[in-house]
Amino acid sequence: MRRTRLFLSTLKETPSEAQIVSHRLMLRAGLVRQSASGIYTWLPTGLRVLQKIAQIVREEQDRAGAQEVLMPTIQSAELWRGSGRYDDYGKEMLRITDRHDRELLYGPTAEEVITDIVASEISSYRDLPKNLYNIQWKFRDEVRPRFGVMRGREFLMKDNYSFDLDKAGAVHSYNKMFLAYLRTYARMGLKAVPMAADTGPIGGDLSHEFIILAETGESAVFCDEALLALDTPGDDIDYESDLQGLVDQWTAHYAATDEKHDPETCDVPAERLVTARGIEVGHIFYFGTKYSAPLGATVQGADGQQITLEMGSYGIGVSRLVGAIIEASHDDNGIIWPESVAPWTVGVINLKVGDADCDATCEKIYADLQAAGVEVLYDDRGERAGGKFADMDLVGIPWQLMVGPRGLKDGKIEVKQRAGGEKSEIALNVLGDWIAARATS
RNA sequence: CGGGACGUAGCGCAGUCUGGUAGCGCAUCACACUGGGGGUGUGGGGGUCGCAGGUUCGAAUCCUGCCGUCCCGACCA
Repeated sequence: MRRTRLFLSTLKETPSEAQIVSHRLMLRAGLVRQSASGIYTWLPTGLRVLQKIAQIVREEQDRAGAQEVLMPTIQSAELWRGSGRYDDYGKEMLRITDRHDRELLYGPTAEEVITDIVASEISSYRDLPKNLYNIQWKFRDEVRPRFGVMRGREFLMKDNYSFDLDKAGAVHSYNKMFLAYLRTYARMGLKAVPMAADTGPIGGDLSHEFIILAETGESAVFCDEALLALDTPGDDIDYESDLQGLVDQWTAHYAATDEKHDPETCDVPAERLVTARGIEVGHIFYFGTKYSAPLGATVQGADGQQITLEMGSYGIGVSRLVGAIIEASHDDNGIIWPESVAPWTVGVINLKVGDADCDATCEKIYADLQAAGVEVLYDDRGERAGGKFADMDLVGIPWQLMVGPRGLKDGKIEVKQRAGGEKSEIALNVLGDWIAARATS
């Protein structure tokens, strides 16, 4: 993408409503603009990041055997009356009336919709298990939206739902998601801590929150340092094998948020107890027949009897992750994206627009990077001497190539890595290798 | 939902107390000079001062109501 064509406006000063660092940087780097309280427009750069995060989530869901669907944002009140939640959910649910006075709602979650679909479409035990997910906008009318996209009212969530014949099957489905979540966060450069959790209004008796560590996180987190040293499952993980041992490795260690942490009863030795701050970015539940029973989600078993399905649900706050990653990875100059979610991998900076050598070299590098499939932002604006560098840093481009007359005289350009800020020179005649390395990584 | 604050150009702010028809920095536009880390100079453009009433010869400024936004607490992907 050429900078001159990109819709991007960065801010030198911080809008006064933004209090936390991720919100400030998202506004300053031109990722989002607020439309109403807790509701945001995603601008091109921010949308690229959001979509990259969604894609990682999608790949790990698919790998773990879940299938993608897309459910509506607007749901019928009738469906929610069926589960008894229409009256229970409270003011967080945005209720809508259409022209025929039918009651609708903007979905805060989708247990009812998916259970209704499964109830009507699946009738044999032979069609189970199933795990369906979607990545869809949700709306929860929070009393007090804040922290930008970290606690918006409208947010993008990956939510999925597993359907099994019995509890053992449901726990296996739960374990798949548990491990898939660890992989998902790790791919975004995040350290995630799974933590036993209350099940809240969704109900059930097995639940974990996934908290990622960030200095500016909302809540304090206490855990055994052994937990942080565990290896994330590799991409060769066999999700059909017995996963319980693997999951137990993670759940065996102590982990608690400040509400639950009690120094009196915590049995972790002081020297191993890690105190950090964290942000909740995922939550998984096993809740049995809480929805399948009232909504009639049953199948016929081998013996001819009807079996009520055992269910679980699993959520990842996709839009929240954008803010969470920034909280976990930034410096005074701006965002430091992990390469896996960066809006562009490489930035090309033309230090002297109008200089024939600089222009031609930049155009060639830009074309070569594109041909190699490397996502590149080419700063071809040529305005102030400093502003363009600053934008690359603010927006968090992982690799920055600086092309100027001084270096070209010696056949060199400068390479800067955003994380750490190391600079080095690279000769033009070996730049092809450098590009090839970016293409394969 | 309880407590607090704010709303003046895209962003950050001054002006409000003490009423006289709007200003500063950044951004933006033009030109020139520049170019190796938030350029320099000169000259421009942009605001029914959140909205609606009221008081007054005159309201950004005083009064009333409404709307919006943020912060602290109780609640959450």
